Amino acid sequence: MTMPDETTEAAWTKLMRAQDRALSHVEAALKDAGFPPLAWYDVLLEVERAGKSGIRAIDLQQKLLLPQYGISRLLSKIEAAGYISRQLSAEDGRSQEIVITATGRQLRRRMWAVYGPAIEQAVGCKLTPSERKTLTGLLEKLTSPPADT
Amino acid sequence: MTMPDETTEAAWTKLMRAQDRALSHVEAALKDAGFPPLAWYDVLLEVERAGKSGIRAIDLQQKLLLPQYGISRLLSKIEAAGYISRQLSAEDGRSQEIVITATGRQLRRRMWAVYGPAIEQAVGCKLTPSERKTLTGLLEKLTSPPADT
DNA sequence: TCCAATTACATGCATTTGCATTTAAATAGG
DNA sequence: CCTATTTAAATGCAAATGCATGTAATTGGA
Repeated sequence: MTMPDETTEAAWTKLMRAQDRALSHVEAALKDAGFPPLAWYDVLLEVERAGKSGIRAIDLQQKLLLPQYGISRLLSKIEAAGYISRQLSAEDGRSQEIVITATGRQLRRRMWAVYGPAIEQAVGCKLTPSERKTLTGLLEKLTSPPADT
Repeated sequence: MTMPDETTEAAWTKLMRAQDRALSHVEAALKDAGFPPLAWYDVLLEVERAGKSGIRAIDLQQKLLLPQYGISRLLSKIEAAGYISRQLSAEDGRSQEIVITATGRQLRRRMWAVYGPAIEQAVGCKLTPSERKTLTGLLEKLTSPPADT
């Protein structure tokens, strides 16, 4: 019920602005290079990491913090584009095992060639290594479970 | 062209996650309380600050970092709801002076009673005052003009 | 003064998102 | 074994968003 003081307001505002700037920069870089949105990269990375056995949609959902229908539709598009394949799970008939294709792996690698430098521009070169560590630590604290009510 | 190191990747990732968490928390708090989205608050605050003389749509656009059509439509909705009024500018026939209404002021105040505590929960109580200042300073650096190309 | 370029804002159309619901499979309880 | 509940995923529909373009007013030359 307490109201935020000025330092809290300032941190909140800067957090919103800084993230917006950084994300816009990265999304624009990908788009300019003719690539799909960042969300595709995130999916491809997780699916690639999952390896041959694949990963279930619901596990992706939790890793990527997207709503269920968001993942469902995102996977449809990426599959239609040929970068992943969905195969029914043998163990659970409701699930699907998502696996990356060869062109999917290739796309992820090519996207990284744009994504990586974009992160470097948006975040890396603005801070010293020790500042980056401090920032990461502070942001980590923010991500801790929310105090309820 | 350089690739980000681990500290940069970590800072990038945490920035995306922390902002998403904090924003989701605040938006949910507003929605739960039956209020319109945060963007309405931002508009009302700026318009209220502009006072009797009002503020032009394009100036709002720059303060809020929204696309031109976004502001245009947002203002239409807020006006339809009776919280602002748009009046043609005397000096420039293309512009409009946007002014807050009495109920608009009231709505902003009532929203703050939810928004404020939500910020406090999402940011304030997770960090000490000195941590908040450090965070704000680091985020400020990130917002500096992007290194081109 | 006249016309081209620019500026402020609105909007049609396609895509995306959010929400609620549906389908189908697995699990739990009797 | 049979039904009720839960879980994984898909989807219809309405609202929001992005993009390109349109309209009208202003500015800036020649």
